[in-house]
Amino acid sequence: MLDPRLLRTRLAEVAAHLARRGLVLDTGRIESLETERKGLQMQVQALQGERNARSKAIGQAKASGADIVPLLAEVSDLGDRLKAAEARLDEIRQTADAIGLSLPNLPHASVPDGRDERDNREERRWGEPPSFAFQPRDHVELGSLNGWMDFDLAAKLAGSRFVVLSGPLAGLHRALIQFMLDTHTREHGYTEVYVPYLVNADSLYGTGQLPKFEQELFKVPGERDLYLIPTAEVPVTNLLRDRILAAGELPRKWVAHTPCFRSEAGSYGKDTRGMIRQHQFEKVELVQAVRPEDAFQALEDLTGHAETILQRLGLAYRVVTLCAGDLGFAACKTYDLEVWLPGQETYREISSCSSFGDFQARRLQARWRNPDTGKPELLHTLNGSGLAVGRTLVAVLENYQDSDGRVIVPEVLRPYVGWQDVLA
RNA sequence: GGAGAGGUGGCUGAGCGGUCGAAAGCGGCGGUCUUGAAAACCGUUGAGGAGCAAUCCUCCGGGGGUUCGAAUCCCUCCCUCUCCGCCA
Repeated sequence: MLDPRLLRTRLAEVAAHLARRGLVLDTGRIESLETERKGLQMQVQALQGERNARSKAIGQAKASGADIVPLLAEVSDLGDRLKAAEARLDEIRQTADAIGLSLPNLPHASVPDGRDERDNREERRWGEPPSFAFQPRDHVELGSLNGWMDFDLAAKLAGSRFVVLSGPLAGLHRALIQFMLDTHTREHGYTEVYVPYLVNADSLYGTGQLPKFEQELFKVPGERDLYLIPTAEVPVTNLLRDRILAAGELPRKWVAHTPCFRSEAGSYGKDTRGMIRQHQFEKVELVQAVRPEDAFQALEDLTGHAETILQRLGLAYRVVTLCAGDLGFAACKTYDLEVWLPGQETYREISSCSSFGDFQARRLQARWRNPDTGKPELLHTLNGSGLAVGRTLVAVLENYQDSDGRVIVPEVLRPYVGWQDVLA
């Protein structure tokens, strides 16, 4: 959520920033709502004040034994007037809140202009895409050739966009998770957390998935109405909800491995082959909560932590800054890491590292006590994949294949798979 | 699934329908004392909003109701805890 004060006092500026996302703000409507709100609120507060004063007087009169009947007559219609004014104010508030919740975050000044992924800015490349003396297979071929990956079987169990992994590949998948968690906890200072995979609506409002993106979630119907998490970002960031942290507790750095569930409602026909876009996938997620002044550096650090995994695995990748038009709803700045996939002969997203400013913190009421002011102030939150496990598995298969369709195990993973050098 | 208890400020925890944004303790901050620290003592300390300001308004799990007036009474929903049953 944007700072409501910004919307009131610097509406034109906000509109200009949002225009970079390709969003046209109806400033006239917002201004007239605001004018109406202000008038009504002052009216309501005046009536409330009058009610309080008169009620207090009645209490005092009663205590001193005076006759309160005439006093009661004076306030006879006050309640009704107040109730009517409150109802109108409530209506305006709801409309204004709905608009507020629907507005995305403002892009950071360092974010390039642009409409979609074609306008993203490449920052750097790491590693060389491997060259093969043969026609490299994609992960689907490699998986089925070895009998490790079965989409038909998964379709029987659950439908499209699921997979069954078996044997050494299932083991490698697990090894990747372990390797990522170990690296982030031992070397990058993150605390591992295990969290619920089902969350309530409040949590999804907090991180910005609701109310706008309900169609991308799997809802579990029942008396409780829970949702399967689309990313660990939701439960982990919500650890901060309605809390005031002491300055000494910052920065908080959490890492969590969870499955992620996405309906992929808007992507029919996109990436239908293989494991790239699934309804269920594993991800190791990095989440940080920092002081506002540290957020910019924290994004660089967090992105670096994700990059470390790719580097240790020896996978070529590039880093791109998302342009304003491609930015996610809650983010003010995002770096995507894209790994080289020989099967597609292209770089594909494997991690997305974002800074949210105080956008999520405001919805979450996630605060810290600033020792300089003594006041609770909003935190800044960040998160990034470190990494998407399914896509990392794809990358390892395709980059480490030989001409016979065998797969070499990257060295850093060997301790996790019984020291095999070839997957078998 | 059955029975019961409870949700109050950063935390613990009091609170007859009226002067209660709320006792007390802890914690925090400031001070006295001390070479310094601890202890002790004194003072101070909830959050959000409107307004240039004086000041005013809202908030005691959420929502609704009764009342001139609700933390306190009623309804409803949510959550937590304890015991019994079942169970990975």
